[in-house]
Amino acid sequence: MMEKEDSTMRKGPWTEEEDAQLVFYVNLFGDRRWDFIAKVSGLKRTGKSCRLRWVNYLHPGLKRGKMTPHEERLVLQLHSKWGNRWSRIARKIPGRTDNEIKNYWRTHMRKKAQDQKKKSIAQSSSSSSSSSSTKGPSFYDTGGDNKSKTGAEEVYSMDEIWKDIELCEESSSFTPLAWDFPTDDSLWAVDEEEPKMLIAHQYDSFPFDNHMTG
DNA sequence: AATTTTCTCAACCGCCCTTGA
DNA sequence: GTCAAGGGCGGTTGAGAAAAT
Repeated sequence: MMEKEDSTMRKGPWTEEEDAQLVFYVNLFGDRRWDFIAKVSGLKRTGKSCRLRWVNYLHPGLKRGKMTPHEERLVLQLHSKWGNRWSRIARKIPGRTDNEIKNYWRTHMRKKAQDQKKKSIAQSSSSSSSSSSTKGPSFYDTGGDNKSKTGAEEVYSMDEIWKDIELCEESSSFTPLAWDFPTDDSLWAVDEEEPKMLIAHQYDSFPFDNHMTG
């Protein structure tokens, strides 16, 4: 918490040298003691910054490039279960980071919301029974505080998007399950220790409990 | 071809949780 | 039991790239 963040601390994009230096020291000391690594490496970065760089960019298990359709469906499915619990979702998708999934969600769900909005406008213009516009939570968040900034998302409720998605999935033999993935890398290993009671508490009837806990 | 708008994604911020003294 | 430090997470920002006009 009280990291030495004096004026000499660097911010902004990482250089190749910094990356190489960080990789070297993480290989040396492991990817846990970030504050320590930040200090001994000589990088003028905070421990947090080092950790973020490693987790989101330098970790060898990371996949690069576009999400596969399988992964996309997985994100949708898991988000419908867990909401904006990005790190938890990421743990179920090997090689993808919470940041990546978060960004994906923002951009692609915004698009989806806009498409849906267009659809609903087209429909409501023919039959004046508008239903969703101007109410409901932000497209971006199924549960948290609604802090949407852009305009488009303010007019289409997330609930309705999900209804649509569910309809699509029902009609298209949808079977991607996170636990089908091999969890090859420790970073992406399923958090089996995930407190079952907590899940049960948060989601009264969690349908995948058997799978989740072995 | 130039300008404007939109999209993408790396990185930061602030809060909360965990851990250890 | 308390407190401080470190780590983790979700939300947000901003620069550069791509697309549209």
